[in-house]
Amino acid sequence: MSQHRPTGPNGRSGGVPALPDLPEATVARLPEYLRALHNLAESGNDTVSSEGLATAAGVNSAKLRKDLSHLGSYGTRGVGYDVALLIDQIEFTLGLTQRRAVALVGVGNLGHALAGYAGFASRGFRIAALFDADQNRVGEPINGLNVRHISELAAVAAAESIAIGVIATPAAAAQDVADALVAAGVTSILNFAPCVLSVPDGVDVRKVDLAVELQILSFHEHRKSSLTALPGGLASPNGLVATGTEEAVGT
Amino acid sequence: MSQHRPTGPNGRSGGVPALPDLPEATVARLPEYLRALHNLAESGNDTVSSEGLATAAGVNSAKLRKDLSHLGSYGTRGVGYDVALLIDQIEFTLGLTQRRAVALVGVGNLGHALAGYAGFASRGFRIAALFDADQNRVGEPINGLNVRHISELAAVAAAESIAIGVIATPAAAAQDVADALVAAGVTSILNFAPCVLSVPDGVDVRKVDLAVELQILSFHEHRKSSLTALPGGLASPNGLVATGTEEAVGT
DNA sequence: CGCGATTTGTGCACGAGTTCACAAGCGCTT
DNA sequence: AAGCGCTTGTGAACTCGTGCACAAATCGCG
Repeated sequence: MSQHRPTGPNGRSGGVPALPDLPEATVARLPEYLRALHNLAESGNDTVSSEGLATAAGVNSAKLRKDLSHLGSYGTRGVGYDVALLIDQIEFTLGLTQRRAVALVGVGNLGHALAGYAGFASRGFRIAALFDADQNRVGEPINGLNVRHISELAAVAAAESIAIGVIATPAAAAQDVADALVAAGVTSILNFAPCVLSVPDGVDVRKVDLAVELQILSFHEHRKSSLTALPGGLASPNGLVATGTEEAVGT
Repeated sequence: MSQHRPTGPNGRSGGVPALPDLPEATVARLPEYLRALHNLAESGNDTVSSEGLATAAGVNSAKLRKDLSHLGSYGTRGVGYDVALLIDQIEFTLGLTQRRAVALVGVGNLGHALAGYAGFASRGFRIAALFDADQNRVGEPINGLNVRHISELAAVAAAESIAIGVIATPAAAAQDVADALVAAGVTSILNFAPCVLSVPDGVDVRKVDLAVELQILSFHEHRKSSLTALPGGLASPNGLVATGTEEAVGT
């Protein structure tokens, strides 16, 4: 997904351990902790134990403690973590102290929804510009922004200091869009198109494929329903045999 | 994310290892292989080498071969894999031989887009029903389906043999919806709401949080910008491919 | 009919990530 | 001020996933 630097020439450690090469798995969980912490703060909690935060975030408490320890944690033994302090810590680590500008390319079905998704705004991001290749859509106002033509990408990206791009186009157009984004100075891409992007080193790509998620669930469904019929032993000759209409789930 | 059975009472191994307990990481990649294979098939390829398929899917060829070997692969040494056969194999493994019915709950901003997302239909799923708690939306036609009130969920799920549910509601409502889905016999849930769901054993939950993806990218952005004044040059270990206009990275 | 080119399947070593279990540290109580 | 209960931080074992490297197998060709 994202290529990261192999050797971490550890950044100078001053008073605060600035960027101590977090494990990728930890990074992926930090946003979840952050969300849980915001909830706790709103509920009036000043401190929280690792156990409490762990359940709120849906993880194991040992894992949480190790994760937090990686960023030079500020917990107090016998007490727990200061919620407000931890929020600041994590937001700093994730680079959310500044509100980051995002360019969204492709305002079709999905892109339209993303443009209006409140979750981005409330969690540190600002959709700074919308782009599409379809001239018919250019000018269309969405959520207070006018759709621009993709040819304007470079100019707008520079003007707005956009470093993150979101691709919500059909797969066929995605690679071209990615190239354009990179050329415009974007160094992080969130790709919703079902295809593999190739980008230069130094550019991070994360992919979200909605159908893939369902397919993974389908696998588990398939396994579950096959297990119910296991004792009898289904003799599947060559593996290609269709499973008929066994569903057998909830009745 | 998804709780799976700890002990795999391995199905009797007859001609084909029916469900030989695939590693979760492998399962997560199979859909990607499948997509790549469909592309290849459309391009008129009859066979493909592990190397070719691996690049098309954006992974390492050794990893791909190991993944395929787990499902009792049908490759031919010296030649490669038969594309059509492999498609059948993977679709069978993922349980996609039947078109699975999906219930979508929450037709707000995001849910509306998901309801119209063509990617679901084209990749093995059928959105069988739309639900919302807002009476004002009930009856609204979306993409050929009428929105129903959530109270009808159990009845419809039973009638349509729905085993997979998608939650696209605000976080505050998500747990209640999850409970309702489980009560209606749903055993797999795809959750777009930014919150942790608790479900009984045997129910699989996968979560997609769009803001989290951006926050992870933000972390890398943050790190990159802090590293600009770094001493050493950056070596690329394996790297994916570097195509198109490389530029704008380090500058 | 045998040989070489090619590609799969996999044993093995390595690295990343997870979990356990416990010592160290903190505050509250007495 | 000392003890006690609670919680963090972390060393160490372990599991899981990855990547290399090579033997086994197949096809095409001479």
